[in-house]
Amino acid sequence: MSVRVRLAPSPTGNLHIGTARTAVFNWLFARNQGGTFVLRIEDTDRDRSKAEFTNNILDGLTWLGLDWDEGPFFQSQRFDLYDRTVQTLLDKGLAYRCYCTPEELSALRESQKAAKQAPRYDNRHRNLTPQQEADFETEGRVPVIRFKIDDDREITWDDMVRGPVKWKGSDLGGDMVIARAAKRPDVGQPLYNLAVVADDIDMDITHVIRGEDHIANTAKQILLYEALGKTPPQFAHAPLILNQKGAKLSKRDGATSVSEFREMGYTAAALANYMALLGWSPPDGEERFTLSDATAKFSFDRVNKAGAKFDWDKLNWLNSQILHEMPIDALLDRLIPLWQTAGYEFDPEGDRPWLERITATIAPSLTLLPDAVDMTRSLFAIDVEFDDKATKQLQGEGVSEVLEAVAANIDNSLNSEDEAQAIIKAVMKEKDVKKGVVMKSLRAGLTGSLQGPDLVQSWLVLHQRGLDKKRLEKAIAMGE
RNA sequence: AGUGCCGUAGGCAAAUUGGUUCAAGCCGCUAGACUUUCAAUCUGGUGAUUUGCGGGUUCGAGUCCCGUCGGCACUACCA
Repeated sequence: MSVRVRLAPSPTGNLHIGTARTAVFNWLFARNQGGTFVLRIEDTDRDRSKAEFTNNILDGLTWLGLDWDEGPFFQSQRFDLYDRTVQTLLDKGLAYRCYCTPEELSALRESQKAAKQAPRYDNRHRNLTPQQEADFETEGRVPVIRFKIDDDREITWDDMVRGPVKWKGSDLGGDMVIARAAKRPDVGQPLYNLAVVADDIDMDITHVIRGEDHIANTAKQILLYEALGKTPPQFAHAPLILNQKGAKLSKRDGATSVSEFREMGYTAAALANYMALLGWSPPDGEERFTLSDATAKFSFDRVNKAGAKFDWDKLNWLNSQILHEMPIDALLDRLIPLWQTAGYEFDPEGDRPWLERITATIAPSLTLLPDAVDMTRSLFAIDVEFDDKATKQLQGEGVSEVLEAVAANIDNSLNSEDEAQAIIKAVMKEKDVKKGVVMKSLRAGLTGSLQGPDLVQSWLVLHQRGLDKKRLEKAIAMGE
């Protein structure tokens, strides 16, 4: 049977980094096995599910290059299946109606907590007589449906990441609710564990790959498979993503959703690469790769059991590497919208060659895409502002003369690095000054700052817009 | 409270899956080179007194067992 995996996010928030990492593992495994990757949106909780989140999830996956083969399917459109499944369980006597009120249940939990016991349902309504049920109903109580979980059951499976896993029925918290309250004969809205199993069976899922936080659910779900007479799929539980302190990653840790990373200026390639590294290591030790490169090397043998701490430094490094190696053309396409947002004036079409020159100049210095905004500010500006250090430099002795000499040498043919260097050399000779003096003064006069991207390139960029002479004139005035 | 998992340098993490006295590599940090500067890049350095701690099994343990401490996760009419 061919491999079929699924990603089953619930649209109660933006695409979470943890979900995205799960998606990466599912995708890698599916592609490695020549299998099918199914996308299923788990929106059975109608109050919390929102269309905007679904869109965010779909966009995020697409952006990361995690294409799915089937779906997206929506659980909210599949209630018939779940109803039938619940009814089957009821008919088989493996599930029953429980009339406990929420108050009763929370009181039970409170008392257990007070007695320092693990919270669990005590199965008190498992064997109600028809008369008792009728009495509850006349009382106005509306029942949920619970699936029986025997305390002495032992559940085992061979996890692709953790090896053999054993679980006791008694540690599953008692009979579990599989459908929300509803008046009989209705069965109510299905709950997570039931819907998952019904769908995974219906969609012929062969491998369930998800986060470690689902491990207890797996035990429950295996019981459901059994009750429905089906063979459970293979399971793989990936380690959680932790923050620097070792706790589950949360909003306080900077960013938790893929869209936030995207807005911060990370590339999809870097984020995808980094997520694959969170809990998995390639056999050849090569840490930089594209997702498609990794498909051939991926296996759950090399997925770690320990949680993976999120390392911003490494993500940043990965992002800078990808930006440095990106073709100028492609990089420029990403920079244009950022520059436009910043209010820089240029013609994206007509100024293309000029923009490419700017891009090439700053490319080696980028870590995040938006870094390009600050770095190019003085290149786009019509006027130049001199900061304190630049001002001081310009007021230094002989600086004005040097700049005047440079300005005098600038002609319209200045178009290459060699020509610019030639001018610099000529001025050095003419004024008998060191190269450093010329360069430093030129930098101050041209860009208004003492540091920034390559000066000669910057100069050429400014020259193409006819800005160099004007700026030098202003700089010379500063020194007088 | 119970159950489960994890614990290798500041971070990620490798170790033919018990086998030799080098416990990889990457990030970070750091020095130098290059450069007008910052960054990038290149070269070198820094890192575990040894694998949380204490026992045990074994000819031999980071790798197995027991205990202990610590961290995390899960125990919803959320997913």
